[in-house]
Amino acid sequence: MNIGRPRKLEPEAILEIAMNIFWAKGYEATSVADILKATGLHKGSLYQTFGDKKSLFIACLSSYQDQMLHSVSETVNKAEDPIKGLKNAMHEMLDMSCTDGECSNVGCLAVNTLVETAPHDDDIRDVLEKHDNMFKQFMMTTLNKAQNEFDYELKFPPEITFGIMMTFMCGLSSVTKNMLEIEQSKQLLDIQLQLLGL
Amino acid sequence: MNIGRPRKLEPEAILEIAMNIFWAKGYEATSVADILKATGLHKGSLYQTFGDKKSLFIACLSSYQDQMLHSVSETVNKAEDPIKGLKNAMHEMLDMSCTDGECSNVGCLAVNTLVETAPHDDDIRDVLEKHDNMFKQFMMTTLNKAQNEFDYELKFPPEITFGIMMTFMCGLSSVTKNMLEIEQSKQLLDIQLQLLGL
DNA sequence: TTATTAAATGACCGTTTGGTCATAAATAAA
DNA sequence: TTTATTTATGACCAAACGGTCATTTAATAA
Repeated sequence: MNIGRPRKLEPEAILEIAMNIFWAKGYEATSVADILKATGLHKGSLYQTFGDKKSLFIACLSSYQDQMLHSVSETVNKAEDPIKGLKNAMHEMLDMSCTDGECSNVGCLAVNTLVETAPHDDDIRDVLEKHDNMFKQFMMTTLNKAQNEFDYELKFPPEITFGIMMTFMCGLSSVTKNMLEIEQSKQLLDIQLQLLGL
Repeated sequence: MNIGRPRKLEPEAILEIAMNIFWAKGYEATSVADILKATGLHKGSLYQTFGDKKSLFIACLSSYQDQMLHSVSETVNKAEDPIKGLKNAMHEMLDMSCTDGECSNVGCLAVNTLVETAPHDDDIRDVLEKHDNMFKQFMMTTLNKAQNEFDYELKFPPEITFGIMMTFMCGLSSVTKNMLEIEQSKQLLDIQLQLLGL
C-alpha cells in the first residue's frame, strides 16, 4: 500500500495552514505564494492536490464550517439543557472570533467570506448557504427541544430567536475587529442573550 | 478664473462612481482599470487627482461616512423626539444596505471595509475608527437627550444601548447579503429595537 | 498671438498574479 | 532490478496589476 512518492504534508494539514491565512488576510489579499511559503510546498504540488485557488479556498471554508458546526453541536449536547448549551456555544464562537495568541485570526471566516467574497461569487455563496442552512436547522431543533422537552418558554418563535441571534453573532464577528474589546463583547452577548430570554 | 484645460469630471463625481464600485466589489477585487472604465478617465488623470489606489479608496470611504453621518443626524433631528428619530435612522441605514435598484451595492461600505481591509491595513483602520467615534458620540448624545430632555427611561446605559445597536446593525449589514430578505431584516430590526426599549 | 496653466492622454514599466507542464525523485509491486 | 505509480520540483507563461511620465490639448491671461 501507499504506492508512489510519499506526501510531504497531508492534505488536511495543508488545508489547516491555508485556512488560517485566508482567515487572517481574506480571499483576495491572500496570494497562492503566501500559502506556498507557509506550507513549504511548491506550486505544482498544491495545484495538483487542490486545483486552483478558488477550489482550495472552498475546501478551507467547508472544513472550517464543518469544524464549527461540530464543535457547536458538541457543546450543546454535553450541556445539562439545550439553552445553557446554546449560550455556551455562542460564547465559544465569540472566543474563536477574537484574536488568538498564536495567530491573528479575526472574526469568523464564514462571516468574513459572506461580506468579502459571496456578493460577487456564486459558487462560494452556495457553499456558505448550504452550511448556513445546516446550522439553522440545528439551532431550530435545539430551540424546539428546549420548548418541548425542557419546558422553556421562549420569548419568540424559534425562527425569530434564531434570526436575531444569528444577526447579533455576525455583528460581533465584525465589531470585535476594531471597535470592541473581548470583555465588552462578552458583556454585550450576555445582555443580548438575556434580552431574548435565553 | 479656471485657468487650464477644463475637467472632464469633477473630483466629487469621480469619487461617487469609484465609491459605488468599491462598495459593490470590495477593495481588493476592484482594480484601477474598473474605475477607469466606469469613469471614462485615463490612468494619468486619475492618479494625478487622487494619488494611488489606497488614497482614492480612503477618499471614497471618508465621503461615504460623511454622507452617512449627515443623513442619520438629519433624520434624527427632524423627528419629533430623539428615540423616534433614532429608530427611523436605523431603518434608513438598513434600507441603504440592501440591494438598490440601479446598482448592486450590498451592505454598508464601512462594515465591508471593517471586515475585509481594516484587519491588515492600519491607515484604513484609522479612518474607520475616527468616523466611528464621531458616530458613537452622536448616538450617545442623542440617547442622553432622550433621557434628560424627553423623559425616556432607557433599559440600559447609553453606552450599552449603543454597543448592542451598533453590533446588531453591523450584523444586519452582513446578513442581508445572503441569508435574509429585506422584509425579514426589517422585522428583526423592529423586534431588536423593541427589546432595547426604544 | 503668445505665454501660462492645468488637465487629458496613452505609451511604458517592473512586479505580481494565478496557472501549466515536463521532469526528477521516491516509494511499492513485479 | 525493473516497472508502475504517485508526488515533488521549479522553470516557464500570459495576463493583470498598480504606478509613472513625457507629451498633447484646451482653457485663460498678457
